[in-house]
Amino acid sequence: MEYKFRDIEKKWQQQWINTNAYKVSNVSDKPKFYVLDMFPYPSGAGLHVGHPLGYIASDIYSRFKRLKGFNVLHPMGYDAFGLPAEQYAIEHGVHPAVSTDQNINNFRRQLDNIGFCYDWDREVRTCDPGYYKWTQWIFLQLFNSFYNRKTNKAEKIDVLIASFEAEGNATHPIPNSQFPITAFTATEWKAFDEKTQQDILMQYRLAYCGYGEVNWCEALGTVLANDEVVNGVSERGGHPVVKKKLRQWYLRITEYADRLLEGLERIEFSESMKEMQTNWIGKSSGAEITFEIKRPPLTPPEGGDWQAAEQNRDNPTEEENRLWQRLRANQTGHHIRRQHIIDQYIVDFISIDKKVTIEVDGGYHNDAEQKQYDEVRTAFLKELGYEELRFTNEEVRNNIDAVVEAITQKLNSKPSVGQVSPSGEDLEGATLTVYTTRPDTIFGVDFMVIAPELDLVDQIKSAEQTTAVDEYIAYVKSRSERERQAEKKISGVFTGAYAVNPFDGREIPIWISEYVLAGYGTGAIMAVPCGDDRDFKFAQHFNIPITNIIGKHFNGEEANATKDAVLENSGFLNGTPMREAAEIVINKLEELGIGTRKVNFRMRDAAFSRQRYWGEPFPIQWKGGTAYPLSETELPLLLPEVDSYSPGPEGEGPLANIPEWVAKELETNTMPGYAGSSWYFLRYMDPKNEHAFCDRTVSDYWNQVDLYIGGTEHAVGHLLYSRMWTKTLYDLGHIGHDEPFKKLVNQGMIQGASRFVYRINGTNTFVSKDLLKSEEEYEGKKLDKLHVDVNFVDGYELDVEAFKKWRNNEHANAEFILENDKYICGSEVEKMSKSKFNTVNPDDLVNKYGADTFRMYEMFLGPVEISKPWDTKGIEGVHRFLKKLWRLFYDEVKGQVWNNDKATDAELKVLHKTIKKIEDDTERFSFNTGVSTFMIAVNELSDLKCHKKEILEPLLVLLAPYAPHIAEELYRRLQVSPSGGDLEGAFSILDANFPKFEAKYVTESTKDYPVAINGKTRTELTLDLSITQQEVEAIVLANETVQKWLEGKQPKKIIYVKNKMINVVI
RNA sequence: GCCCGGGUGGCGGAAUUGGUAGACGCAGCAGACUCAAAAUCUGCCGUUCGCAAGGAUGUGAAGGUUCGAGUCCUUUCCCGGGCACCA
Repeated sequence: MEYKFRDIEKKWQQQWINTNAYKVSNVSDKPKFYVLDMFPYPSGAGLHVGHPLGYIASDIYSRFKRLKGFNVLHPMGYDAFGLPAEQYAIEHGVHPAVSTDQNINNFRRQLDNIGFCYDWDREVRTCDPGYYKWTQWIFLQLFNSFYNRKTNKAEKIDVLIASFEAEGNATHPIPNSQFPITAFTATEWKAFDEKTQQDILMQYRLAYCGYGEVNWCEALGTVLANDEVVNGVSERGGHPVVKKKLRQWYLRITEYADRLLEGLERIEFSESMKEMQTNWIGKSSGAEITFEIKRPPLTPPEGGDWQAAEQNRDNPTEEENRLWQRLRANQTGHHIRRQHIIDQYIVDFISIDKKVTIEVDGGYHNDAEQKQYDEVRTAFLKELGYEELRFTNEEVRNNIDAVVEAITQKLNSKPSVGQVSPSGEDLEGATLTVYTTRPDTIFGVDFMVIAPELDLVDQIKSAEQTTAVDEYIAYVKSRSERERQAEKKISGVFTGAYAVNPFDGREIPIWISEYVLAGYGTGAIMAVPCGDDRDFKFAQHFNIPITNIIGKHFNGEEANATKDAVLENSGFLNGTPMREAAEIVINKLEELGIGTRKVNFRMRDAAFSRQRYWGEPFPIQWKGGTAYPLSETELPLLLPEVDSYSPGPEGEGPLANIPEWVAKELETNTMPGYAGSSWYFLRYMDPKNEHAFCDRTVSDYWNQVDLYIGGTEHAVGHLLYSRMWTKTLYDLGHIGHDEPFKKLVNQGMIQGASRFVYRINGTNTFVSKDLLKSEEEYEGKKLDKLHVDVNFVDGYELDVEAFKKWRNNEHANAEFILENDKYICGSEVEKMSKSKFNTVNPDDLVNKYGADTFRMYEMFLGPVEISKPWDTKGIEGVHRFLKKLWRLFYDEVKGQVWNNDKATDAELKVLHKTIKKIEDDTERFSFNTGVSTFMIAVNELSDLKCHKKEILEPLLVLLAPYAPHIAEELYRRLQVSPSGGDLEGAFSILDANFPKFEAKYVTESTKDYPVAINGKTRTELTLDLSITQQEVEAIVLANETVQKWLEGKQPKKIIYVKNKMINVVI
């Protein structure tokens, strides 16, 4: 009777469905255990052998816990919204819902092959309205909440409004210090119009709207991710990419920064994972310091009475003021500032982002001299790319609405040219604010570096440096943030302006360089070259003199970031240890009102919208530029059908092309991929609930995910967002725990083992690998190295006939130069991907060897958390093991060989050794050594010719989590045979009890000790475990081998470590 | 560039707490069974010197700590993941 895995696996999979074997109840006396796999995106390429790695690990663990008496929740579902489906729709015209559905079906079919114990009644799909209704609902919770810094948790926005009505915002200052309105009283709050009130509330909401830059590719008509932009052009097609500012939703995750850090102490993530999250959050403390800027002198234009013109402009008119009140604070949806210097001119108003200037002409513009001046000026500005709008005082006085409307329309119609930092009104008497973690080094500041995209640059650049600065900015605009950070080449330009050190009045040159990013801190740093490596290299490169404030700690060769120095060249700080100086400086700064103590986070608020179709619509309606939430009863807001997946007229999402949608003033952005995946683990608990995202009693029962398995690629994305959502839901009282995942196990990637063939360039002749001296040429002729499908390479040997037929007989006429009648391929380890022809489909392997073999082999490959290349060859060994196991029960010739004989001590020792090791290994996720242990056990039992039920039955229970089908078959056979009976009626192994380890069967009284001389093992001695040091010494010294090495000398020392080893030191 | 991993035979890996490096499996070699093949079974299998006994050497590289280092420390090289619109 042979091992017919196909029949066995099919039979039990069906039987398990029939008996609802994997159904999980929310009510149980057993302790609960929640095992979760990271939410898969159902890609069109289907599963390759890398995908199920984590699923098999979690499946084994779930089954193990069930055997241990737990009520185990182990669900699966699909993160079904996402870009690939939309991209596929654009390319093939198939609706994303349709292709996603197909992909899911295929995904499911492939998963079912492998025999997982998922409770499929709990499946969820993020694109299902029954699911995204609750994603929208949670979004509304975020929108209708603010972070109360006093109670340190999220609270209803109503609480904030009540507080405003009672006492203004004294208790809850606006989080955004750049917002035009800073403080208001209760009376003022009540006097604000609705729009102003809503604008203010938006500054507090946990989900809020703002403006952010995106990579805009006009040719592709889409926004691109950073990694889709290479060298300033799109990866697909190489089209130019520009920065575009669009309205975006954000989540105020920064408010949770401290709690996200604190929570790490209460969860079992690997240290490296915690470190990554900690670094991402990037908490630092230091000071924000404001430096005055010494302005570059204005130089007069050619001809004209520029002085008079300047003077006129220095005193804003009544009309200018009135217009300003309508333009300030983004009321037009655009950031506008007034009295802005461009080169040697000052314009009344400007949108730097759109390169539009606005002039309000008073009477004095009628005199001839002024006219000439204006013409020169207009021409000059035009040259720089500015478009000028002019209005008369009368227009502003009599019909200001029309003026504002005209300005808004003009601004809407123009493309965005770059980032504008929302840095308040105008910057007259300009200052530069930097954030530093080392205020103690204030006297060592030799230059400043500011992000090139800051508006301030335009304002402070000198006439001489204008060209260089503008050229550099143009260069930086073409660079992605990633490229800027990764650039090794030092680059930058002096702005021509100087900041003034407040303590010694030293003038510090201000530079711009791409390595400073606008989004981090204030977008400006004070550079201390003697103490910071990058600053040092920058100073060296541009020959900026370096001030040494740390004496002998700085050798002039490289920077030294020490905090142990005593300060020199540091004015009033001379002689002060650095560690004390920071405090002194901060106090002094605060005293002078030019700086504040500041805790800074590297983490930014999370961008929460996409200009895409295939995502959750926001339950938001815009009325007169103000966002209003839909009511809960209007959920779900269904994703409508669209004719085209191209973006809206201003780069908005495709929803902007639907007239009815736009007419209802509904939000045209959709939510990003991580919306649905930030809370799915809660929905699995109560997947069909129509009245709540998850019933509170149910979430209280299942509580945290006890074990979460997934890749490190989610370290700082999904794993932070879902932690934040959980905390918000907890704060608002919807769930009872504030950390979603108790324990995280990371799974490594399975890489592809690519195979290559070598074709002589320009011919159809392929040369076998080992005949080549190099991969580039063969007998003086150049070679083409081509990927070949690994599925027709056996190890390294190419199946030549299969290769000829590959891809429609593409190589039908190929000729081969063979070695020993074989074609040997080259190899490389690469990412597993269709384009590299190195994917291996689990379906094929399951078909050939069975699910149990496949499961065990995936585990056998190596530790689950380590990346390793796939090698199909090795699967044979695992398959042989299962066949060998089968032969302990049934023989091909003799039939049943298992019996009810009493087990011997040796057999019991094998069993209990195995129980202990499997229990330990499974518990610590060392599944590869677990598989080895089974192999050793079966080898040993085969050697002992042990066919005893007493030994084999518990062994099957141990094996059941790893190879459930064969274990179930044999386990039930042990129950009904030899008397015969109904296998299906027998008791299932799924609910067996995990065998109990008993130490008495494995205790040893002796140990084979390695005996080392000076640390090198020379011989072995079998000694009683109870032996003493003295006895050991006597026996060791009497040993022949030891005596030989001693050469008559006395040993200095004999080290004896019980149960470990003996070392004789000579 | 920054942050986090990883590097052990021909290959995947083992060595759980600083204590016999290479368990288990693949590939390879030799043999048994067989008309033959498959399947199965037995033996060998890091490198090197040696007939052997036995020795030397060996965990990416270079140093160090220790009676003893794959494991701890310092420096360094290579590979993989992440860096905020892939999921």
